Amino acid sequence: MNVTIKDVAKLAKVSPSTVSRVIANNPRISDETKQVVNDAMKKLKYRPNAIARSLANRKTNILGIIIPNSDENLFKNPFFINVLRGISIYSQKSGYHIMYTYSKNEEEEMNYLKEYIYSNLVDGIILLTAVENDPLIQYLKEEDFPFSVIGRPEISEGVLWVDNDNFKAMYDVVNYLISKGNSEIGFIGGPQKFVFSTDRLEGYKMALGARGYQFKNELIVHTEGFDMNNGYLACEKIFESSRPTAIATTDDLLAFGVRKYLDEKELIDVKVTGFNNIPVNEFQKPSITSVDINSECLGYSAAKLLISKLNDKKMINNHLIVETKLVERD
Amino acid sequence: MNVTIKDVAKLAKVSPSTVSRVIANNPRISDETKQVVNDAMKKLKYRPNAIARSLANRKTNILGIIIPNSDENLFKNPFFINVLRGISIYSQKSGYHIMYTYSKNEEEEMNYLKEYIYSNLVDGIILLTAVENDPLIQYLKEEDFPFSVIGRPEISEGVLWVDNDNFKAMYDVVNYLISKGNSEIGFIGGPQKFVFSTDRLEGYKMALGARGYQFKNELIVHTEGFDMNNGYLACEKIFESSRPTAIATTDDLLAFGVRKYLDEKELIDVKVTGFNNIPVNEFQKPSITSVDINSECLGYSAAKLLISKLNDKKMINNHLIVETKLVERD
DNA sequence: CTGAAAGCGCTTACAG
DNA sequence: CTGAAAGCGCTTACAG
Repeated sequence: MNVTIKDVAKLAKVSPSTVSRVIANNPRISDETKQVVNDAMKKLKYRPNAIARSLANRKTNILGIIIPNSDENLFKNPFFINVLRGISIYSQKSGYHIMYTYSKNEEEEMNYLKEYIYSNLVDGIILLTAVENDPLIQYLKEEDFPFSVIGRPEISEGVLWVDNDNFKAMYDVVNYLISKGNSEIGFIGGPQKFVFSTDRLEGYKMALGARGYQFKNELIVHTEGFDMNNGYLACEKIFESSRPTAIATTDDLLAFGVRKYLDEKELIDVKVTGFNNIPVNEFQKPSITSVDINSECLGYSAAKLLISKLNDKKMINNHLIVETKLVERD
Repeated sequence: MNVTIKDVAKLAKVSPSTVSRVIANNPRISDETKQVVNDAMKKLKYRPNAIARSLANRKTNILGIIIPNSDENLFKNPFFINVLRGISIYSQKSGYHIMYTYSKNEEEEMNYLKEYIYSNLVDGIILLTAVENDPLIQYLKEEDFPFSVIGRPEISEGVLWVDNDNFKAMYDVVNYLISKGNSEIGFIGGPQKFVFSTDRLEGYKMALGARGYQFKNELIVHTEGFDMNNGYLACEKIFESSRPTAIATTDDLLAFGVRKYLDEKELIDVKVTGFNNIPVNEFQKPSITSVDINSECLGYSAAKLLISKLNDKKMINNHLIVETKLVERD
């Protein structure tokens, strides 16, 4: 049997209520009794039962993470592990536990969301992506359940979100490529359902426009996913009709695929850029210029926003923008 | 207010006990009442409160994962995300939720372990690595708290564990390298505190021995971590004194570092092998031969063992061996 | 400053 | 086959 608050009360010769108040550090308890109770707790190695507390408090101090439905490949994208780490670091610091759920498809995703909400297991939910017309976001809003999102939602009113400035990040990339003498620049983006895909595409178009170049549809390809093969195929498609001197992609793994294509066809001079700045970029030949999106900070901030809300903290903004950094390489 | 079992009872005109029995699918309840109660639950959109159930049942159906203390780099190793996925898939299938905890150092790691145990939050714990003289394993054994480990523990008696046959896997790698005409083969392993590091080293030595070669200490280096830089430096060290024609590493990221060194020094003919078979291997030049350790299956199996135990299933073995596969490349 | 009592939302042994 | 009651281990409004 585990030791309970009653055992402590007995040993300390006080009531369970008093023990409870000592645990909660209630200021109305005298220092004396605090001492006695604390001693008793130590002696008995007492640890409060989290479940019982949760039931009485009607809050669990648990956050739920919905890992998006997707092919294996998305899940394997290093982005996620970094986000999970960031979430974990802030949450732990604030006394929250984290639960995650991996979904195979959108239906499962929604089911897990509902389970989280209605089982009273979690106090709040963090979504790891925002897609077009996101059904999860809609549902959470309707239910008025606390949540935050990584990725700017289409309709951001009343939702807590954190994101990079994806428009600006891609704008900078393209600007950089132009400054290196490229004007024919291909764009390979992930699935359009992700809001950031569109944002990055806009950045691409605007950067070209600002220098007086018109974007060309045949230089723009959206892939079905984020793995290397997608990048390879997209690149192939572009070169069927065009001869860009540089390709801007929205993901390092896409960039790897592009590189593979370029190497095979010996298109040595074509520059390629990625996004996320995963460590292996540095070890590629040539090494790959990429945008560091600081995924850990995205996770950290998403947890921060959500927990602030749960604790009724005043917030200036309903969102946080995480800085990106263009890491130039070969 | 959320709807509770009482609301359902009222609507169905039965007692809360009966509703509870319907939820638990107790066979003694008549089909009629089952019907009525189920209808009432649907009408009210009733969902049992997981916390209250946990308290009454004295089990939470939550598993806790301790992500090992380590530098960022270990955590970023794709191994972990795959393991997390495997754990998640089996657990969800079996009605378990998953909680994880990220620790910065061994002390924090132990604290989180204790918190998991004593807070009654989780029914069991999964450890993601086994190290020499593992304090977590010892503690869990002493407390007789249910757990499973990924990685064979030094003392495996009475502990549930799952692992690859690391000895055999490395044996096969070295054998393969020998068959390709190499006899001077370097070994770059991760930190020796990991049991698998030692196992793989043994496989290396035995494979050499079986072909009549004596291993040489100057060809063996253990790194401090698993990132590319560690691989680079280890390789440098080996080449200070020797001229191996192949290097067997215990991690793909180490292999990348080795490749970088070899490229810089234009040691073109030296073969390099890795472990884990992460997707980018295929896109390296030359592509990297690696051992697929099936990390997802490791996670899946660890969850399976633990959950079997929690459900008092009879088990034939206290461990599971997950097959590896040597993926030969350039 | 402290205690007795009720309550959080379930489960289950006991009785019928 | 079903219900009333006690219990899981906490918290907290109320009373003193």
